[in-house]
Amino acid sequence: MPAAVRDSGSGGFPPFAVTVDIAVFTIRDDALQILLIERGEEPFLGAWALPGGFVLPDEDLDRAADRELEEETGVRPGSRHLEQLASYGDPERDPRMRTVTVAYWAICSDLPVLRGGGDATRAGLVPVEKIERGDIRLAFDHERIVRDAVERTRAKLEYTALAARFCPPEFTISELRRVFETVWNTRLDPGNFQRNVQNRAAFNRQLRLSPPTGRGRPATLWSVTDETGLAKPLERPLARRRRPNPAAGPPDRTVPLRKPASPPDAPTPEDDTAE
Amino acid sequence: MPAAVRDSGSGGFPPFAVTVDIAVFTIRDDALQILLIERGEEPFLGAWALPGGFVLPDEDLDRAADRELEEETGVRPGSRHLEQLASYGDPERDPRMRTVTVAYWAICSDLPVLRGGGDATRAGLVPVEKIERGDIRLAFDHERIVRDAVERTRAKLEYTALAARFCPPEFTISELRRVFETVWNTRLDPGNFQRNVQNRAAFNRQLRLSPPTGRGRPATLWSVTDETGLAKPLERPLARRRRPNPAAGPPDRTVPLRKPASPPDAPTPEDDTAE
DNA sequence: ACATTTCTTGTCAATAGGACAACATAGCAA
DNA sequence: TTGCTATGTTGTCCTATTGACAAGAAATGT
Repeated sequence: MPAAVRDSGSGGFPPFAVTVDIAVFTIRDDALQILLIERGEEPFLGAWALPGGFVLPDEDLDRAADRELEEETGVRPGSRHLEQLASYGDPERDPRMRTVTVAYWAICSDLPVLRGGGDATRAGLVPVEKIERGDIRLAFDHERIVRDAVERTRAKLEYTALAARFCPPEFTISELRRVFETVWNTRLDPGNFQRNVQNRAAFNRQLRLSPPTGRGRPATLWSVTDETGLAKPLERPLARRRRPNPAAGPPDRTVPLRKPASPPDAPTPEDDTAE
Repeated sequence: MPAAVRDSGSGGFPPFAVTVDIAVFTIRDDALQILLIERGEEPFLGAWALPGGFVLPDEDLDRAADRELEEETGVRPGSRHLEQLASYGDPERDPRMRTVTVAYWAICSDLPVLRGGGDATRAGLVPVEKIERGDIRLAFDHERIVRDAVERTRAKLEYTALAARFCPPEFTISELRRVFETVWNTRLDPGNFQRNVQNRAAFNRQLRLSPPTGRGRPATLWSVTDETGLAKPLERPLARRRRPNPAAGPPDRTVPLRKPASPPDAPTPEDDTAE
């Protein structure tokens, strides 16, 4: 029976709609945030959803994700990381038709202007913590996708240099450490982290110093050694503590990082927008 | 423009055929081998391809992969590992129509009877080394999928207990070590590997001893602690050498492992079948 | 009995990582 | 100017892990 289906030739196959959905992460206000779009139509009218859309008839999957990310965020391809996550094809995932979505995830160091898709949809950044707590209801199976994407992001920080993608091209070790602390929701020893970064060939010490932040000693600027090999495995992973960390827990920040002011053109969805 | 496409409602989306393709790995004759199907029709008539087929209209992706694997191999779900790998959707990947395939990869400890899809197709095991060398030409973009699946398999051995999926439910540490050596194509120190397995909570020492193999001291049997958590990350990875191993290189085996005789019902494709 | 093979344990040095101290260098306040 | 505080940076100590390798244990074959 399935052999007959498989061999039915160019006609007679079950038609699917294929979409890409992208989980775009950034760090803002000392929190890991994800870009969401407010839906302007049924189903899930008014609910928040991942940016995405149909794959065009002559388009590769990667190119479709690239295009959607460009449309939604306008970030230049050089300053971000985008890779495939997984595909989701539950028959009930879209009540309108049979769809399969190829989910992608991305890291952006900064989201310039959050414009919607051009129509009435709004875009905004949401702390992933709200989604993990269930405070925000997402359309379709997007909560599942977001959870998988967050897990993938946390895992990839361990064995790649992708954490640097959350930072500007030149960054201090403290900024990089705060990326790990924010994404992993933990505390890292500054001295040990310093030693770790210095010992990885993936990171390069620069000569310049960071602009003074107003407090404390200025820091040396660092950059990644191989801009194109950020996603390749490190020679040795940066261990995430699995055993309970005595000094763990969410780091409390009293001082904002660089670029402290959020641009006013980035509306942030509040709790009342969901539900 | 794309917003209009995205919002076109239940009609008017570009129709895709969605398939699943599965890279099934096993170890036979001290080599990592993959299950392939000989195509019985155009395109790529006579070429080897991954087993797979269309996703049915009311079928989840995982279920489709499950069904195809069951049809092609007949292995019971308890003694294998199956998980999604990635999706491939190059517009030119199938000359007949626009397809997206959701690739899966699987580990089977033993493939009982290799039956084809029911029609004239044949099935067989091929050493992945032949594919990596380019000795065997695969249909569609299946060579790329196989390479990605092999890389995923090698990586997952590092930080999960999935290597045990290549073994029977109870195995000796030497058998497990030979799995690593075969998949990674390297040599591991028996003493150090022994210590590593003993120190991981994922593995359990059994009381019985292995049946004597004819040579050497009998070995203690081991099993996995959590049968369902094989794919979960180990508390500490089993490091694969990235630096050049002085004693590395393909291990030369003079003595076959357990179950040395291949069943005669498993035809093995030779070099002349390709090209 | 002895060699051979394989399993298993032990030893030693090198390295990596966590806890933590100490020093360096900035702004700021008295 | 002189602290004081905050942060960056280096160093120290201890422990755990790992690689290289030796040695013992338990089987078979000559």
